[in-house]
Amino acid sequence: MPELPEVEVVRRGLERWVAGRRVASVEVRHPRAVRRHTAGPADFAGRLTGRVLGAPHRRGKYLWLPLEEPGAAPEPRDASPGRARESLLAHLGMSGQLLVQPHDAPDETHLRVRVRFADALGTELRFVDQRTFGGLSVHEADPHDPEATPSVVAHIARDPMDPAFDEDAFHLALRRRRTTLKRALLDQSLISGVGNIYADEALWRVRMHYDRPTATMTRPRTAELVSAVREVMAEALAQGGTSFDSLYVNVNGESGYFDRSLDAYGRQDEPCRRCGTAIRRRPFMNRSSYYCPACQRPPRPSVR
DNA sequence: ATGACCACCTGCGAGC
DNA sequence: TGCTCGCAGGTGGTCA
Repeated sequence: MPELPEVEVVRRGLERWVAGRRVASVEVRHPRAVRRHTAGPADFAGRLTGRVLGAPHRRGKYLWLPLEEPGAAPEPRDASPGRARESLLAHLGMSGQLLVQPHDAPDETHLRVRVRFADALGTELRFVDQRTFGGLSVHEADPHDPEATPSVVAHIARDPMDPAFDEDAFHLALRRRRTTLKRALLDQSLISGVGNIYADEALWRVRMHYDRPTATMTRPRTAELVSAVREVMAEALAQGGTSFDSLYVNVNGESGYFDRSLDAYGRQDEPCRRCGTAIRRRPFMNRSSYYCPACQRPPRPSVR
């Protein structure tokens, strides 16, 4: 369940149902699901076993849970310098799910990793992923970082819901780049958390064409765009995210219903909710862009 | 250094 | 019925 709102729904589920629990055992049922853990599945399981999962954090579409020492107070403020902290990192890819399931729930077809806990709550954490583009891994983090951000997340920009998101820097990056608006929105090193759905939705809201050169953006237009991204994501989050099918669910297996509120994505040939013109679908980077040809005028060819 | 493409997977619906 | 094709909420590595 890929974009920021869907990942945030999962983060909140983990915070409620998983944080503070001690890992009793880890079963890796498909090594590909743990491929980003370069030391291998056995090392992955070994690093988790006996540790307490801390409060989950998220940046863009990545989420992670700091690993606390057995018996240690969560997030100790006097972490001894030099002693690296570790976090369990998760990315859901295109089809990943993190589910909290009763022990006796039948194994899902694409169950990849199972985490059992040393408590009597009767539930376990499962990573289920049909296409295995997502995965889990354990990484070291800066011992002074209270969020224990894994070092491999460093290249991911702050997301627009993050108070530390720097709109000015984002605008300057757009001006500097020789690319187009939607490519930039999907570039997780410029702004994170935006995927194909919310890029199209935000562009529709501000009536901008996906192929507009980023260098033509003015400060007010960038501000408008970022606001639209924030608004569409906040609305989606309030509805539990977007799901067209059972692949995109929260930790309890429930779907969000923002798909009913989509204005552009997936609405090929349906009338634009603003002007009635048929929404168009165009191939774009091996996927699709949906837009209103009347509201979102293509950039003038002379502009470069 | 920056930008564009393609591979990595599995499953589903449409069309023949 | 069953095949092939196109398509799917993402992200790297690689090439120019």
